[in-house]
Amino acid sequence: MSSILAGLNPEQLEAITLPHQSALVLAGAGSGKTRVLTTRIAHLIQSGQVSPHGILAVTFTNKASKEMLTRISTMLPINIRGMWIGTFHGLCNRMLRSHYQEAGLPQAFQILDVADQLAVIKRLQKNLSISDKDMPPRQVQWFINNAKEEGQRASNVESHDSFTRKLVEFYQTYEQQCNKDGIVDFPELLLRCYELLIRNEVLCNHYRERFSHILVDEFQDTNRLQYKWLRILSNVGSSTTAAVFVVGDDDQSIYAFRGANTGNMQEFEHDFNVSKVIKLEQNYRSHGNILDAANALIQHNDGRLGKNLWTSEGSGEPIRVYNAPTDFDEASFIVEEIKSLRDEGVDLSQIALLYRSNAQSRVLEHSLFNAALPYRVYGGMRFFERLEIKHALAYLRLIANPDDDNALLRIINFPTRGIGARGVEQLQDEARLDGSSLWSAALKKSSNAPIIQDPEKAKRGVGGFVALMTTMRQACENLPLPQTVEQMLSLSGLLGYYHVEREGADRVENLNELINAATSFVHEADDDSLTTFLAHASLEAGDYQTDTGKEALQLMTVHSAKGLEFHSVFLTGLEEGLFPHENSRNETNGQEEERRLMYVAMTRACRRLYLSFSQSRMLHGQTRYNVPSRFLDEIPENLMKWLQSTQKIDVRHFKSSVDKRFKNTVSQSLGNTKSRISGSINAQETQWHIGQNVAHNKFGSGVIINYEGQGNDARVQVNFDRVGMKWLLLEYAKLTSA
DNA sequence: TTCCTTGTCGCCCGG
DNA sequence: CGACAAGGAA
Repeated sequence: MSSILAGLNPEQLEAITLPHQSALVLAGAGSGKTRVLTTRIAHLIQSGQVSPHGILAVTFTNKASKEMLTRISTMLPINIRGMWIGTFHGLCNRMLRSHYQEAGLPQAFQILDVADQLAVIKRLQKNLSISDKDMPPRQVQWFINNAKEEGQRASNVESHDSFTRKLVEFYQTYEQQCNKDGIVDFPELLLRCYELLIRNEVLCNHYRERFSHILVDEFQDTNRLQYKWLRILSNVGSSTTAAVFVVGDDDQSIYAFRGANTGNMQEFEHDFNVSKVIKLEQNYRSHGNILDAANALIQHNDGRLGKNLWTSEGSGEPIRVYNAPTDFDEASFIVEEIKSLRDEGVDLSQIALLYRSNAQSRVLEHSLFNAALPYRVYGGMRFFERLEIKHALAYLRLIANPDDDNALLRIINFPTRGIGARGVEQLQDEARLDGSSLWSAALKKSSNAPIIQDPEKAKRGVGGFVALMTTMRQACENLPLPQTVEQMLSLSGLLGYYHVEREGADRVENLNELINAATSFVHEADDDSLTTFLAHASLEAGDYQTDTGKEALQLMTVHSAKGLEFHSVFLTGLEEGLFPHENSRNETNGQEEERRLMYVAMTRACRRLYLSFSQSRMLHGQTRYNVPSRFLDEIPENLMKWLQSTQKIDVRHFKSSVDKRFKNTVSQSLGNTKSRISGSINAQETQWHIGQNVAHNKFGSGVIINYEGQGNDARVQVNFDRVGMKWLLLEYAKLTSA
């Protein structure tokens, strides 16, 4: 009678109704994994085995946890707000906020995203006079994060060579700096939380008693630290251990680069005394040919837990393969196919263009744009990572906590108010001397300064900055969050700055979108404080794209496609060096990880799958010639249908021996004048255009490479053979066509 | 101090 | 190719 259990297959049903014990569910792609997880939670609550209070469910992405919450709330009429469902990072943040004192953190501790973290590292290196040649900041970041994800503090890291010793030493210093500033990077959220549970037995027992059921999604993606966190929290081995229900697929493990360890699955079976592994192998997503191809591919991997997807549907269409001469041609081919799919009645939003790396999207976007096909690009630059948003957030952070040095450094001279590198340095010296924050130093400096009468001058310099922040804090006091954001945007001058800035319209739009983000945050969260909003901004880099839900093609990397499905999938750039990625050659089991990535990509398709590769491709600013991906050889020939190009060859795509200088400037001009198609200037009844050879009676001959302005103000940039670049006013320069 | 040009270096994935 | 830092000119 229980309606939530209707229509499940025997394996799904078994997993959902399993009694209070730890279990491992091997769930293949499209086998109803999320349904099993959410239905189990609903079933546990509905049958009275546990209250919503006693459940802890962990996912990897915000998207997945949102999905889980929505599905549960449609099954059960309960308040889902109090439930502990979220990402590892989100849940650890929640715990650390509740017990910040025990964790040794300030109440309003800030979370650093990757870019913030890199900035802190760079700043620290500068202070310590460490050259970024000796110690590349990115490598340092990688080192620190890796150590943390293994659960290691600086004192735990073994170092056998002098370079590692230097890294460890820096790790230590970095830690001290973070503690001093009250900031926490992503892996620190987990490590801090883990250490809190280890050290504080009372607290740990409190949570152990509370959570009798722990459920984990995408378990194959857990790293060592996450595994240890789960083990502590579940109190495995004791008489009161929680039932830990993990769902995963070793074939879809694609996050080894960030410490994911499939070994956790085998270890879990052992450590948690798993008596039975349930396999979900029936696929409800794809037609047979697609599954057969994916199965054939993944069989080339060793050490799999073993699983074979099958479907009760027919074999469907063959897999379409296309061999393109150039990346440009590959894109045009895709455009043509999309048009005919659209004519067949397939929704554009049901078509995905997948690629290995974000850089590949540009060529595709270009073709789609020219064909007037609407598309949406996922990933890449996220909302909260945008420069203008970062600036706005820095103002907010400084409102929340005046002593946030990192926030202060970001915006003390943005928009510019006459505080240069020199002035900042003075403040830093002052702060170091007093052992105070930069804000205190600024306050001290401005209070000693003479009072300036001129109101315009008073807005400048350190004094102006102090006055600004003081006004802003006063204005925002007791104001609801969205209004605080609004006040900050106008008072800070950010809106004004981008308003007059050329190409600033998008940024103004984004800044206004931040008010919307704050508004919806206030509606959704039960704690609507500024601090919580800031944490939210760091943890959820944000799919705050304005045109969500619009009928548009979906462009994304294979990684971000995990968990999704589409009617038709175009898997592009199947070339050696790109997919498998060349970096994977040097990584242990790199090729197997790439193959799993390929497997994930293929199994996104429900009905139609296109595989394409190109003989040449623009990469790193130069044309590269690649051979087809080895993965194509691993798919049985009888499942594939090789397509021929039906297009006329477009002369523009011929490689010509055009001067490189000229080619560069053409794309440059396109980039600078988005709305304009051609780059020509009409001045004094003479047509000048980019790329034109000209002569000047003093500078000699050259080529027009850029222009700006109109009428009397029209200027051209000319690259002269003898004297190089010059900007010239057309009215006076007396150029002649050569 | 600020803006603009030039040069260098990286270019894969998420919270 | 594009982001970003460094360096030079106003």
